[in-house]
Amino acid sequence: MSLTEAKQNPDTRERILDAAESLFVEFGFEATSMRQITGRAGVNLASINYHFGSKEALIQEVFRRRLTWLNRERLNALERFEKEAQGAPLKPHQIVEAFFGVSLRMAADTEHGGHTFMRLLGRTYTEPSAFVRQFLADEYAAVVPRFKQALFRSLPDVPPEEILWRFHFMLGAMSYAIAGTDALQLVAEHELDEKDPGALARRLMPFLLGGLRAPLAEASAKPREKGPRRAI
Amino acid sequence: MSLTEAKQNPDTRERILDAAESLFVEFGFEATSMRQITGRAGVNLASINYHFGSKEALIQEVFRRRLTWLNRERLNALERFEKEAQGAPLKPHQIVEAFFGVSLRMAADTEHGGHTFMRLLGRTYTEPSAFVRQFLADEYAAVVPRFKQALFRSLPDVPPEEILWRFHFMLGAMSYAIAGTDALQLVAEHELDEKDPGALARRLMPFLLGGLRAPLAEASAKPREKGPRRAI
DNA sequence: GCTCGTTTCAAACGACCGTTTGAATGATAC
DNA sequence: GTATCATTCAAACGGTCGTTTGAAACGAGC
Repeated sequence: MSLTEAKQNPDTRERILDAAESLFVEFGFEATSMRQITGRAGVNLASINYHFGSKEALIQEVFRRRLTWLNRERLNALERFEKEAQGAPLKPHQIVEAFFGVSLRMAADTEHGGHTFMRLLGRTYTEPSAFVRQFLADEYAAVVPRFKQALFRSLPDVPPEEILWRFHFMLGAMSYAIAGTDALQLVAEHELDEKDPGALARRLMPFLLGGLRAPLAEASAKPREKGPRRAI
Repeated sequence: MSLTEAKQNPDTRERILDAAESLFVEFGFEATSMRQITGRAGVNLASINYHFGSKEALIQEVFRRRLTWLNRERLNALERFEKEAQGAPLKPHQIVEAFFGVSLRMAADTEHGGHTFMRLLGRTYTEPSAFVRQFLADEYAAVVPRFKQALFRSLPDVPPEEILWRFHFMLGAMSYAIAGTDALQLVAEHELDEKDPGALARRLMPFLLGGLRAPLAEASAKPREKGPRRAI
């Protein structure tokens, strides 16, 4: 030991996961090599395969370690509202708050990597890789049906199919809002207040609710001019 | 020649572009190898470097060939509305129609690869790779300011900053709606009408407009219960 | 001290990557 | 025919990938 005092190991696993998470956001799964990860983590190349088994397993663990908590938190929030409502249908804004509010609060946490992870998660919804998609589907299996049911009860006059589409649209808007800071630069050169982490939530939630509760399109052709009146 | 009658070459370049486009959607840029591309295109491995120079240049050409047309079409639609309005501010739904309607019509075209391309484009907004992002920024440089100005004029009571955010949200919702058929399966097991290519536009446009024209959040904390009333 | 199970290490493995090369092929003009 | 040009081809290039290996270093129990 003598000279190298840095050799005590806080937790190799955690350091690998943190390094991988940030590199995946930066370069994507495929473009990030195991040598980059171990390099940033300051550990030996072989330790990834030793601790996780393979790169693929590492990717899954990067997600699992945060996603399990995130989804439980979402369910907790929903159940809290449901207990409050005593059997009555929830308000749409409560359901949106339970699902997206939790995500946005995690995305606002820049201290413990929550922001990094949410960027990664948002990008991953469109990830081509089959095993990542399968993994996400499994992780969401317990959450999505609960929120679907809550939305169906909350909006009894909207066809369930329409609700699913709009849930999908909301997911997209949020994912991009978090993941696509790069795409945002495309729209606004430099004028936005990205500093405040809570700003995103304050801006996104009204948008999501406005979209979710928008009037339905006529069944026939595309809506002609003189659409339904709206404030603002 | 004799036996191999298939050797006549319609257009090697186009076949490479088509093969690359579909493979990029399927596996992503990094995970798609040049051997896969030339294999699907039925051409020699070296022909990519011969015709395009490099893999990177091929990726850019895949985008340029469709994106240039798409953005010109968006501008044309906007200018058509502006001519109609004779100097008056456009209606929000006209601006949304000009920008997103064109995209959605392209996405509805499954015959000539428009659908494939729009899936690819949507995914690429969150693409980490630096050169792809730079390329997109250049391609959109002529379009985005025009639509920003139109929106500012159309919604004079909404702070410009807020409009930019909502434009970004709309972009996200559309991109996911097109790119993330996979993510949609996550929400709806099998119940959606994915067959009809026009269905997406009919469902998405009201959502976008609802979000764009949603009431602003209070300036202070997060909106408390009893949010602004809304139909449906 | 020694032993045993866990973790780290440097080095190498075969496979695949994007790219380059130089010869073969095709079409066109003379 | 020959010469000229663009295109295609099979083969190879150096480099990087994820993974494996076997030895070294470590810590805990005795």
